[in-house]
Amino acid sequence: MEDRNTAYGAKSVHHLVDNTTEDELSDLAELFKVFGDSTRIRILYDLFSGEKNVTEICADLEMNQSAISHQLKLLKSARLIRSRREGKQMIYSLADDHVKTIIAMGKEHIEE
Amino acid sequence: MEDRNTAYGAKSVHHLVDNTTEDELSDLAELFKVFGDSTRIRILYDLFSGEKNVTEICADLEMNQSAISHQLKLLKSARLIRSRREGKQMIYSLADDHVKTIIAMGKEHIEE
DNA sequence: TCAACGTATGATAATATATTCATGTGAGAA
DNA sequence: TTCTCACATGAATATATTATCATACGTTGA
Repeated sequence: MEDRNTAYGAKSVHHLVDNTTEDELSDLAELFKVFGDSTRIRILYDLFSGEKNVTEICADLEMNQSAISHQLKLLKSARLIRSRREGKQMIYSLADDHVKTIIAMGKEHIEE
Repeated sequence: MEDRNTAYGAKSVHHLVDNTTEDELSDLAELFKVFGDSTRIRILYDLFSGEKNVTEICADLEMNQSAISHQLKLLKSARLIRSRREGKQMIYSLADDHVKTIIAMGKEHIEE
């Protein structure tokens, strides 16, 4: 990729000024994509009430374990949840408060 | 749909307590899905600097008009943007501040 | 060591989504 | 009117995504 003094510099015809911003927007889309699925949102919401293992999440959402694990993996790679092993179980929890905040903002938009 | 004193009442085995919440989560997923696409995020961001017509947006994003129009339609049906006609042109703008807030929250998560 | 439990993962099939192409529609100018 | 510009839209194609199935992995207890 080219550096900041080339076609994508501050004087670019594009209003999306530089690569950094473009990349950020791309990352943002990736992030919101993770929130943009019912199963994943339900998992996140399920974890609002505290950490849970995979089996519990499956029970709460009434979905099979494989589907849940696949989605947990996605959520984790987006750093929205954390996990730790406890014996045979994996305990999942929300990574930070951003998750709650972002969901709250979304709710506000919907509820107006 | 059933009322709150049936299988989905407060004592449900589900932790996602009632239908209302399930529906809300579903709506939330729908909303975030709209943010979860590079083209749409770039359109929104493009409108941060003020209202624009379709041709301007196409130029800014370097994308063809049909693709942009299709995405504008989606953004509008999610009530994230508004439009008004001005002669031959359609002028698009952000619907409200939630858009900026939600994107700002997403940014915060990414930047930590 | 082996069996069983809890979880992860690869492959597949079904479905959803985005872009393009062709064309249609509304508004103003000639 | 008719032409042209700005935009919208339906259909088709390409690509991405999700759930399921089968199976593999890691841990504990027998």
